[in-house]
Amino acid sequence: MVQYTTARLDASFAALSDATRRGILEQLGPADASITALAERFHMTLTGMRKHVGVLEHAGLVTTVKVGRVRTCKLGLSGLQEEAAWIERYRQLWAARFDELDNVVEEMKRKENANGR
Amino acid sequence: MVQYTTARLDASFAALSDATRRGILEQLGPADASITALAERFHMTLTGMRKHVGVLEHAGLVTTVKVGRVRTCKLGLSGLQEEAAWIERYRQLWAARFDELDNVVEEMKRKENANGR
DNA sequence: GGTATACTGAACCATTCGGTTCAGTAAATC
DNA sequence: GATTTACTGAACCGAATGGTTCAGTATACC
Repeated sequence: MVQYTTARLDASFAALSDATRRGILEQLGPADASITALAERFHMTLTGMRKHVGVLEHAGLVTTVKVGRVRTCKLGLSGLQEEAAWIERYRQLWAARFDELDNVVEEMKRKENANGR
Repeated sequence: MVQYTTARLDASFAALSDATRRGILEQLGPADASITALAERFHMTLTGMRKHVGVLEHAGLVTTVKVGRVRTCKLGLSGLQEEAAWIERYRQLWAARFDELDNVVEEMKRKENANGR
């Protein structure tokens, strides 16, 4: 049972509204990374990158651990469940208003199956 | 074939990051509404509400028509397809990293079926 | 012990955001 | 034609954003 908390949705949608931060999430998909590595990858100062990571952390999308002098960033445990659920609910409202667009829902189902798991 | 445009995702995630705007979308699900009606519902000036609606319009989530002196707002045609797709892709990255959490994906499928259409 | 590395915190800056007020304009009503 | 209604645009405001620099601190390495 997923329950929406306003603050949570605010924070995570805000976190996702920046292309750099979406890029960071994709980067952390295949492998963890340090602040330095991310800063280089996105051509930004350490301080700037630290702020982005902070925003993602605050939204629960990323977690970090500092070992020695290196802070390692990895995908957070939340996994965007609430956000996906919220969007899905909106899609239902929308579908109810535009019945002729059922094929969109159909395509979602098709994709869901294509994941094959 | 859904393709991501950075600007589009920026605009719509930013639009969704505000509780009032998410509320407006839910309000417009069951029925269209005027600026005045929405402003009253959310205890805000007309000008303030007009700005929120403008943000949602810019993100393609809402469309408006002005007939006489009344501007009517309704859900936009976009229906958050790209946003759902982006999140789903992220969820796949995430799932690949945390295989033990398959049950979350299972729950998504279950919900998808529960929609019954 | 000295130096390089990785990060942090404070301060600053320009821009955007969420909201307001106030002074219009245009349409509907009496 | 006068009044009310519905919205609009400009201007303003304080707070938050996305970035920087600069001066630390703490760890790793020679």
